[in-house]
Amino acid sequence: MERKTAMKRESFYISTPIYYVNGEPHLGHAYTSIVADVLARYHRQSGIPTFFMTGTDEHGQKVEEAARAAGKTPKEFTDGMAELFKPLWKELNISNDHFIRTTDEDHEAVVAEVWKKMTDNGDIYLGEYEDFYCVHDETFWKEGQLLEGHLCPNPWCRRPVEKRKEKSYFFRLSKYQQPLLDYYREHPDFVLPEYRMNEVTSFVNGGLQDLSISRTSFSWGIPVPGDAEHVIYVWVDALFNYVSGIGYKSDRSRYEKFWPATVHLIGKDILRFHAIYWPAFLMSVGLPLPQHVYAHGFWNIEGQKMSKSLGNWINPREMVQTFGLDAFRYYLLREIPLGPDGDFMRSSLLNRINSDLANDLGNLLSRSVSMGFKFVSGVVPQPASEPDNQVARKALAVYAAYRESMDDLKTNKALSDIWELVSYLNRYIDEKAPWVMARDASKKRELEIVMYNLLEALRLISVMLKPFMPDSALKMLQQLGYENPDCDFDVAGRWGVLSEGMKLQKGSVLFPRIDIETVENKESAVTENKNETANIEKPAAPAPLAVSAAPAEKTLPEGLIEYDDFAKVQLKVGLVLEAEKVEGADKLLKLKVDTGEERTIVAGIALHYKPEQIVGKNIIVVANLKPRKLRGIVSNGMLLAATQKDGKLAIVTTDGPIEGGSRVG
RNA sequence: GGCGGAGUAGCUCAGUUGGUUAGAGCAUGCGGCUCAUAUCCGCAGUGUCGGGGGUUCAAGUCCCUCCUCCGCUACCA
Repeated sequence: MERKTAMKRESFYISTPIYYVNGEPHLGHAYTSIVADVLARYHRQSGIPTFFMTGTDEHGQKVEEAARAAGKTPKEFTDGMAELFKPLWKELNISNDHFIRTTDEDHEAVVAEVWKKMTDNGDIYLGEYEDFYCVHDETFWKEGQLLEGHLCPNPWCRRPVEKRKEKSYFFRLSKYQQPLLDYYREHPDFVLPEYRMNEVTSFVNGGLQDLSISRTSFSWGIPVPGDAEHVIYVWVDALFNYVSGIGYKSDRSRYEKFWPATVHLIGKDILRFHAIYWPAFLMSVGLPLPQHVYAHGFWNIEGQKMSKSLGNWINPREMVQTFGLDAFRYYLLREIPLGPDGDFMRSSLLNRINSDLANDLGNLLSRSVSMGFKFVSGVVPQPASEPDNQVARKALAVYAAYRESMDDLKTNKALSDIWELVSYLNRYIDEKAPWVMARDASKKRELEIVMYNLLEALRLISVMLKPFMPDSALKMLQQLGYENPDCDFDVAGRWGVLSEGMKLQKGSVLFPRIDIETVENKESAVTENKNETANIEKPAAPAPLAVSAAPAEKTLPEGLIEYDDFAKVQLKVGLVLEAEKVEGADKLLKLKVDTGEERTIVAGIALHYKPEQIVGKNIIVVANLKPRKLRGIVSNGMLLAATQKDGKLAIVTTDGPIEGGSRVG
């Protein structure tokens, strides 16, 4: 973000996405909320009116189904789920000013109202959405996806489907293609980081189609005004939380103060909704657009994607119990910049805690306070008469860098700025060797000044750390003798705030060093607790323990796979019965193939084979590949072909005739 | 296939508009201090800055090409 932008901020409104309540909160949710919290706390400390909102997204078919499965009404179900998120945010010290639920009455009223506005502006029209329903699979398919004879394209089903023409309301998204592109050009920092802006622009450049924004297949949602058959598409519903939640209808003065939002913090997976649909909706309703949409990355776990099936789920609550809240918050913000993906590694977490927090910062505080008691009677000594000294200059330079980093939302840079001062102070102590001065009465005054510099610099560090580690920062300030500290930057962002005579306090170790044994003991304690605390509400799969210390037992040389992996691929011989060019596509042939059963395959070989050249040939088909729609036609499998360096292509076939459907492998 | 990004010390990365012996943190080795959470400080390194070619007095930094990885996207499957 440009420095200029940052300087202009008169208010700061930051949002997280509202989290969909079909699952338990995990590391990803916690990360977004913690980042938003840090930024919100920072801006409050800067004296800027701040509003920080998070909440839950509670409508939609999945919730309706999950509720039914749990034997509850949707409302009962979502009430329970919302109560799962709120206490976690408390535990993580999330300082949101409001928690919105899309089932809130005034939210629903806002959505109905904006729907009407979009209708009045001619941006919503009733159209038809032709669907084919497979009763067995309970799935809707589009015409182009079906197999010949209107059969379900699921290879394990292939039953006849029913035609279901559904009426649906559409939003004229196509109309906003150019306005969006214009807006992006005028506001190149609308989407952050920059490379995400490029992605969005190129997507919109590729053309936008009108968006189906109502459903009749389920009822758990906000009804379309004037047409109770339909409920409003969840994303229309969900996105407007950002204005309803600050009082678009219920609290106009708050709304006026904070809208447009400063930044919507989101995960990269929902960028399209926030960077394309959302601004188009707002343009249609005639509301100003948010200043920034910031898409952050995902956390991998020990190099692998986080997934339930891998069992590497990270439960934030367990992290907090094992390592402490502030250490956890610190790690998430320090380890990676806000934007790219990160890797959550146990070893790097322990490393950060032991090196940065325990050895560098914790020990610095500890040795400083201890010297305070030994050498200057446990009170803040008199500062130097001339405040211009190297420590003050260094501290203020770091402070300035920190402010700039934070204003630019570079949280990890801000933390490394702070640590520059931390290690500077450790060096300062070594150079000055206060324990030597203490033996020499003539050095008394010099010793006092060194001690003052140390304590005051530590105070400034605490103030800078407060958005990241609110509890630890306060503990630090307490030990430094600063009772009832004022941390607002206009008061605290200066040199010389600690005053002579303030009484230091001995405190407990701020960040204990962690050794592996301790961690393992704690972890087993957490596991035992879990039986008591878990399953308050929902049928969640038992969450696996923290991060597994032991990676896979055996690792294969790079690039090799197990036989089992290969065996998943089902190869069959296919006899090509018919072939024709796909209309409107240069490279695609549509093949009808006998692989024991008849199936349609779309292959990108039209530049190399004419339809008649391939009919009657045996091909090798990957038979259990997930069906995929190409140019409106569902392809059930893929044929094998070899490509030469220069692009020449030849299909793989059998040596002599063999029955279609024969297994290959 | 198209567009974009990345490939720098064992690991994670920083390197602004091309300009002195290429940096930080962690890990490793040696030395020092004792106020401190066996913590801290100092020193030592190792790098053909992905490969090749080019522009320039001068390139990690610009241009071309190739390789590998990642993101988005598509008439890849």
